[in-house]
Amino acid sequence: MNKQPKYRQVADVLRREIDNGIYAPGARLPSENDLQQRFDASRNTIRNGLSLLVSEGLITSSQGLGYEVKSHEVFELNATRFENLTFPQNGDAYSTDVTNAGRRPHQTFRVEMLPASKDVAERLKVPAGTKAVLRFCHRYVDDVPWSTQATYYPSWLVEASPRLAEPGDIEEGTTRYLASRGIEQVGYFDEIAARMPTPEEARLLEIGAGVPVMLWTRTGYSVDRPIRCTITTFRGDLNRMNYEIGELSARGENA
Amino acid sequence: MNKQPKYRQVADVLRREIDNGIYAPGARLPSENDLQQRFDASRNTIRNGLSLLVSEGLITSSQGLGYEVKSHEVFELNATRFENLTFPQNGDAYSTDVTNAGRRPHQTFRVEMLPASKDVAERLKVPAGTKAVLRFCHRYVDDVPWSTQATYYPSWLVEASPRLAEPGDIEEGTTRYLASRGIEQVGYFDEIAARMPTPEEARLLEIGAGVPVMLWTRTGYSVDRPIRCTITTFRGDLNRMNYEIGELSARGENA
DNA sequence: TTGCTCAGCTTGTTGGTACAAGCTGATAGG
DNA sequence: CCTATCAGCTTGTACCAACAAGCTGAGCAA
Repeated sequence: MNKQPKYRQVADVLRREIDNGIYAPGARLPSENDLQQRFDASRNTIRNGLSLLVSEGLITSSQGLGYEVKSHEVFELNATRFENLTFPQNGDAYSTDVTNAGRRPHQTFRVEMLPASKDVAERLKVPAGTKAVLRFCHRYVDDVPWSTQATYYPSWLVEASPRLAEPGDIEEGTTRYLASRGIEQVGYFDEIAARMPTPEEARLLEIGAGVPVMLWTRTGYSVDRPIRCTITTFRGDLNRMNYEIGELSARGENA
Repeated sequence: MNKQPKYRQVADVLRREIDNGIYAPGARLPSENDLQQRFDASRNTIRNGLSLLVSEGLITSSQGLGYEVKSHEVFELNATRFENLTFPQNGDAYSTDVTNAGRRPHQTFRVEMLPASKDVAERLKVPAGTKAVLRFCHRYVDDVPWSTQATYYPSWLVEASPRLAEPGDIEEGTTRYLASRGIEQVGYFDEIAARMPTPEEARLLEIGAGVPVMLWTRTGYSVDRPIRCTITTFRGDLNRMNYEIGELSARGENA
């Protein structure tokens, strides 16, 4: 006898019905009250089952509205083209990609100087606590928060390239600006991790329960040392990262 | 007045105490009963707060034992070196990496033939439902489930390379075997996504609540068409993926 | 010493109640 | 006609109670 707790049975039944399309993406689930009668269970038990599905990222709940099946459209982000080594364009790639997808980009921007955290200092190969310039970007697509991007530059680099520390945008892109100052990025090292959002991240990206974030850390190198460290935080449900390696003429292009 | 619900206050206080090291990784939290008295709240309210932290991936709970602060050691997986185009080694890379990290690798393996799912068929550029060979690998590190890897080969390729469909291991590695049959992988396209595990994935990887999975889809290409599609599923809390792009002689190597 | 049982701790499950808070559509009032 | 209010739906928060199930160590028995 495979006796599962009642709240798990509730979750299993509803999950299967969602998978089978009985409740399509965007559709509303029956109310807790209805489900109580259907499954002959208390409201707490039903809520336990539903909260399981919420934490799986399958449904969302909103007070006064009910439970809704999530629909997932993902945004493809090309990490190798995002910042082409031969044609650096930096932040522009985001606006271009989003516009090409028929969506409306929007971003806020700020610059500050602060001591580098341990993680950042390690990657920039400077002592922990050393001052670094942070250029921070909060990005939206169609007014939905999409990602945050924090780029740190070591102080030795800022002395040689003062515009990095100025609050304004850098028209030609930072990578190109640095190249014009004789500092060329010749390679980068990417790290990708996934975890549940901190409350701070959940707030900035307006993430509900059951949605992980992806952390994309890119450390850029000149010929002799690291010159920047960019940490991008995405909503995991709305983004997918792509890398193109080697010869891919056989792939063609999607739409 | 910033009035937060009591269960959130509980979670916030405990989260801060965990961040500050008052409860170190691996340490046990006070019991629900103790916390009831400390916060003057009912057991359900305490449980709500704790379950928030569980779904954030900060702590785990086990019946009879209590709540424990999670410790996170991550395993670095080098995606560019994992399968070097010039020195293909395929599955061996995993065993080598794990052994080098001083851990003990272990894997189970199976081969089957089945109709390709829509996602796989799209990537292999064959009609959906076409037969494909699946080589499936379930990997452990120190007897802890670590990842599952499913590689699909299109049937036209299997006809030219029959050993792909045989259940046994391919000693020299599949990429090298294919090269010996005149089919060379000259490039690949990687897609990385993160989401909460399905119950099936949670079972295979023994994932508790609050831990996302990373999905790594690698499509390999010969000069004129896709030759394979590998879908790897990781525990998000134990793995980090790395890409090395361009010239990185300045990076050196960690330890 | 060794091995077993069990009391007493822990969290897990399920039931109940009550009120707060958010949303929507009907309806009364201008 | 337009607008404001409110009844009646939804989920959110908070409490209580009881028993099930898993783990550990004390202490008894061989």
